[in-house]
Amino acid sequence: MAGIDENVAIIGDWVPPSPSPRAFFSAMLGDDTSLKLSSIPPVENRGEGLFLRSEEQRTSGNTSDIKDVPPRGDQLMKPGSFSEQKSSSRGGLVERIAARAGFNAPRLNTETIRSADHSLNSSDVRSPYLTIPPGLSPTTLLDSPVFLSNSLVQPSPTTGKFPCVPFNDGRNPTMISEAPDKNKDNFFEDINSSSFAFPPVGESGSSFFLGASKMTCATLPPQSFPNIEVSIQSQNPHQSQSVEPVNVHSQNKNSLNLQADICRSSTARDNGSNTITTDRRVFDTVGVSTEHSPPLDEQQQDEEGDQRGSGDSIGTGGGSASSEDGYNWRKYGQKQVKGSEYPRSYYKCTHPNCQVKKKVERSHEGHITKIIYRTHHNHPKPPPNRRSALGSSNPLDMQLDIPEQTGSQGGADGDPLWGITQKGAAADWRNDNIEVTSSASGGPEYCNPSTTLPAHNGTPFESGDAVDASSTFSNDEDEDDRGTHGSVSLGYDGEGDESESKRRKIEAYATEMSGATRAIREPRVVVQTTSEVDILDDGYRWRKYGQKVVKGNPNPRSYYKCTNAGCTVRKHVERASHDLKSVITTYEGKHNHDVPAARNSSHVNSGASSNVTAQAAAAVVQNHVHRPERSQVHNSMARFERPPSYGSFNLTGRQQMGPSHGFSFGMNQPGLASLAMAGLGSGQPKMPVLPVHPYIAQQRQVNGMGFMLPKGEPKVEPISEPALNLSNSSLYQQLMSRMPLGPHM
DNA sequence: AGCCTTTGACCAGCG
DNA sequence: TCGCTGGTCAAAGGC
Repeated sequence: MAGIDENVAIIGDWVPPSPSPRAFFSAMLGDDTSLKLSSIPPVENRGEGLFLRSEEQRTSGNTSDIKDVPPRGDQLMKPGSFSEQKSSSRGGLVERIAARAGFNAPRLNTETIRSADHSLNSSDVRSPYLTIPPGLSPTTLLDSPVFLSNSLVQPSPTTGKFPCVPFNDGRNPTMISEAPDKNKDNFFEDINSSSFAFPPVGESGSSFFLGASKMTCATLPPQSFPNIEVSIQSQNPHQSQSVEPVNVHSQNKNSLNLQADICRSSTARDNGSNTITTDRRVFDTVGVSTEHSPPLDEQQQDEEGDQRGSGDSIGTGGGSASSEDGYNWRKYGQKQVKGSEYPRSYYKCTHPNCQVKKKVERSHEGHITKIIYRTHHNHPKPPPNRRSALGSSNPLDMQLDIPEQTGSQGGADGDPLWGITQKGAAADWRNDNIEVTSSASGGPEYCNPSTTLPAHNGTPFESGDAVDASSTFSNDEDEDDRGTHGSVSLGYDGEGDESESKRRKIEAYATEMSGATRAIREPRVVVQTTSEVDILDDGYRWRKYGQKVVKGNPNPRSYYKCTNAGCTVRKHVERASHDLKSVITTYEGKHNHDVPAARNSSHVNSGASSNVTAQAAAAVVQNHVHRPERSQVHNSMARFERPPSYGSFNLTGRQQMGPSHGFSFGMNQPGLASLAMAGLGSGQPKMPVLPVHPYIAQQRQVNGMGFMLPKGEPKVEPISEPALNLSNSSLYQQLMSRMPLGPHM
């Protein structure tokens, strides 16, 4: 806001302070030249030479052609770095973008672009960001004089600041092409000469993505690049593409591995009649921050979604636009952040195992001014027919949707905050394995699925495999914990061998393809307790996402989701209609983590509570059911609903140590799901009997623990294990180990 | 029925 | 310790 150039996106909160764009380019182009860029003519010269070199030049990796580029700048600007491919069919790209997308003059935010000094190699060098309007691919931006002007200092005509060009409302197709400057004409001639076909706005994001995804870095040898985080920024939801953060993954701090980008750079898919073969320059995001640019397709689709969405109608309200990038997002907050002109909305990917978040800033008119992604999706886009999945209908999308490498997430995840642990992020990106994975997601995922992605180790990395690979990284926390990525396995599925991986892949797709069947897929456990308090604090962290009065019960039902990353467990809690003191909690989902550590002292007893409640649950289970033969149960997987007279875990508790001591049912074990699947249901007389540790019995008498079984409550049948040091998880493990397990439990 | 958005409040990090 | 700030939570209502 104040004191901030309008042309510069404010992402300082995400990015460490860094040299201005001017400084950045100055360093890249040479100090003497940087200043010249402030004027159009120099822009042309530089832009032409640096950004608009012929494809041959770019692809050749030969930078000798770059004119007036000082050695240092040359190094930084080696082909692919900011080169631009010009294809024969690329004519009027910018115009087309403007025409089709109707976006306003894109703004390139280079707030944090820093010098390309060799010091960049230093591990602690912080990477600058390039904030690119969602409506433009880096290529476009780079090709665009706007980019030059904006990033290099000049007010942009597209931003309404260019003195020679009337500000365009964002819908004028000629907005950019009308740049009066002769140099620009030349500039666009170059652009026009290139082959780039933009699909109609209505086309799938993949198409768009393709166009934007092709980068020229393919032929670039590993080299040092300035770390640049390219995020998105657009002023108009109509902008068609999304962010195309180009990520040049560095092998290490001293070099960048561009192999991952090869795919991107070479990405050129034939999407029906729409073949986009534009090149894209690669920016390095290594070490910039933990927030990795979203996959190209995602980003592009995001933009496209916005565009396709409702345009201005999107407005600031609603998050529809946010969900139109092909992924489903849940808005969980909005904030007016300092230094930002517009409110910032926070979104989370609604996919169970996906930790992707994004921050979107929209103008009051609904124009997206900035989009910043965190990590990558570790799952394919949901089918377009899904509720909010407005992603491309292009079948290629699914192909392209190679799950984003989540390994990179680890970097981000290492820190709960956005883009804080840049070191971790950098490490992730530098990691060889991650490199490959990242390629599959952060970069190569943009590639044609059929494209073989060169792994860093030289092993061809097939996109198809990328899915598996990514699936192995689905658990962010695991990633975080591991700190590495090559061998991260799913936290909930044990070993990640190939078959397993494929299986998960299939499941993932099945999940995606049948969201409506989740209720069927996921087991359900109904727990009823007679307590003064709801079953909220069961040791796990829940986020209430809704409340509803359902039929048959005047009492509202609250819906909760486990907040643990990757955990799909949900529950809803409601008072029993017949007994206001009875709280019915229905758990649903698969439980893949332990009870989180207490957040604060007030939660110190959470674990105990969980223990107690879990134990109670176990006790209840035992009390209300008898143990069926394992095989028996195994074959009778069925939805577990609260039976009218039995089958529910009926506990009579008493208010104990505060609100958190109602009835808790730890769900940290996958096996718990089996509890629900164990043929328990209103129509099923049998329930599994859980052997309960003696400790549970003790709990009956431990009022202090906040749990007390009512008189006549379940008898506890001691289990063989004598160990008493049960943690909530251990207890569950015991319980679950004795529960009939489904194939995946 | 389930999930979403809205929006004020809360929390934690930081200076 | 306090205030600021960004990020998240969560109640309520809408789709």
